[in-house]
Amino acid sequence: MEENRRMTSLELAIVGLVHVEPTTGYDLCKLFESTPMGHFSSSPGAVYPALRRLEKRGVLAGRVQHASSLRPRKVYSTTRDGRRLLKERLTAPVTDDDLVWDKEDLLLRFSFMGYVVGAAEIRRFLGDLAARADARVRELESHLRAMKAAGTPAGVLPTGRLALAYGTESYRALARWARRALRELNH
Amino acid sequence: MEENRRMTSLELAIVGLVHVEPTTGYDLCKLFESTPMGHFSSSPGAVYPALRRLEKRGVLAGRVQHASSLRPRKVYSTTRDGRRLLKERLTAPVTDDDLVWDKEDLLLRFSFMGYVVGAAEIRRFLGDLAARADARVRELESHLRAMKAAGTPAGVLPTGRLALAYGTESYRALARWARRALRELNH
DNA sequence: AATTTCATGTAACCAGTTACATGATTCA
DNA sequence: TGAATCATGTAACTGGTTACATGAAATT
Repeated sequence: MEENRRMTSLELAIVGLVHVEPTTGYDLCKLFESTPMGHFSSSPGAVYPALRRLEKRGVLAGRVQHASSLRPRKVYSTTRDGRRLLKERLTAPVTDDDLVWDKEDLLLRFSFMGYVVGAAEIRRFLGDLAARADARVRELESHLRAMKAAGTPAGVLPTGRLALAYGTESYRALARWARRALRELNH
Repeated sequence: MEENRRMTSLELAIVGLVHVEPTTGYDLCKLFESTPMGHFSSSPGAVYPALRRLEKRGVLAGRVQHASSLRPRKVYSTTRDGRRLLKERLTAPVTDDDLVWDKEDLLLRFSFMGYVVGAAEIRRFLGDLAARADARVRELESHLRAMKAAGTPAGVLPTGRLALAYGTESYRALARWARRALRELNH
């Protein structure tokens, strides 16, 4: 009965944002629906329960402001454990599984790194990411070749192959971006 | 109490694959774990219940082969209703929401189009997609400008901004791919 | 006076994940 | 003979979605 469940993307987004600046559930919701960060979430129905979970696990601590007032706000901030957990999560190695199943999670991790880890760590992350993306491109290219060799039945347009070509392109774009980001961080 | 729940991505993937060629749950599972199509799914625990749902809704029909044998296979194929539903789903307009929240779903739809709809429909889809991707690029660029203007606190590396730049790039890549695919379909 | 915004939540539902169960058949 | 593969499933858990509830404060 270990309490080491991996944070969901939504939880990571929340912890990251709260770490950058202590916030309330309401403000998180607003932020999610008004910025591209909203990619990871939605609506009170997900955010408030997540905040509670994180508080219960000791990752966040909420303190009520204006308790006496009729409209109290609960401002969350990260605990020491929470900050440790966040750092751990951000510096976890880039795995192929992440790249294939959780690309967005990788980008989310990266987006918080500036506030949490040093430049060396960030460069390592980008380098790994680029290398793995290259490998993924090669993998998909071999699938593509197999598909081309197999051909499509007469009268069927090759949209399946083109969709796969998009996948390949998207990893190429990821690798390109990672290298450009590396250069930019090196000035 | 209408029975018009939108198919999930997994259900769409299954219906599409079964439409291309009648298949069993087991073969779908194998296919999902051995090809990039596996991006949409996983494991028996999701596939078999999905097959049952789709059969109950009249989208697929399963017939048992080797019923007398000790190892029967249940081969699913699409019903007429299923094929209509599939076509409807594939030709639904490309919305901004799809682009932002369900890019993979769009690509999945596209990948089956070759077997289901005509060239004109496919071209329209790609044209719409490219146009909307362009719009999304402009939108994210304006967020990027805002972020650059706001700047990052001293000592904080601009990973947030770089992550957003990746988002922008990925939509640019999508638009580029859509136009290239269009050209290719036009010979 | 009416509407919108602030602010926090709950409850039902639903689909995917993980892990397990079953047992025949083929292969080493 | 023992392991891997064929083939189909179930059950518990979990987290997100949708929709609703509440009510004060600010805006129009």
